[in-house]
Amino acid sequence: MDLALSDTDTSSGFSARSDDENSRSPCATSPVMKKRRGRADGGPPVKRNRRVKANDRERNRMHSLNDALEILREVLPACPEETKMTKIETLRFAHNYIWALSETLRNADLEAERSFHRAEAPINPGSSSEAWSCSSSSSSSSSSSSSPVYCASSPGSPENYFQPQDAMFLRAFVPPVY
DNA sequence: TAGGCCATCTGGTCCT
DNA sequence: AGGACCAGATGGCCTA
Repeated sequence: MDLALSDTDTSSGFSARSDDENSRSPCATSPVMKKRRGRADGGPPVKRNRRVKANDRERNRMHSLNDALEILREVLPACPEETKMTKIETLRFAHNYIWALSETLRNADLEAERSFHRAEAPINPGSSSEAWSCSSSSSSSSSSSSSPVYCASSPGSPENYFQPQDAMFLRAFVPPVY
């Protein structure tokens, strides 16, 4: 236990520590000082010790959160660029991806149903797998439930989570890779 | 240089 | 009492 407690210097005033976490966090490229707040003396030793342990737990908690986010990134369709999705992009994209997959399933069901009745009714051309087709703007009308990945305007659709300014916006046009 | 993203610290709150 | 969770604050890094 207390693996990071060795860095109790964390608590010692303004010395921003960090060899430890900076080395493990990909973003922190150099071991520079992180911010420090609160009493410089750290307060009463007992409280201080508790704080240090709480900090350590919080750090681990955030690390595990980031790990989960990383696993999520790996599950999502690969993107051509090597740029790493930001956290918010990852979440939005995941939301869209799930939405699009369920839309694909729904369309497949509809298609199956149509082909079942095909003997009696004329064929209705087009219409399948539109969830992944990103025709520029008309797509909002393609399905009743809502719009494809990038489309704006439809209740319950991902547009609330998916902002065009995100780099993810472009990735949403890429069909899923299995 | 401003803005975005991120890691960390911190104190508060809730739960066991 | 102590841990988990959360949100605010702070400062570093990177890019346009």
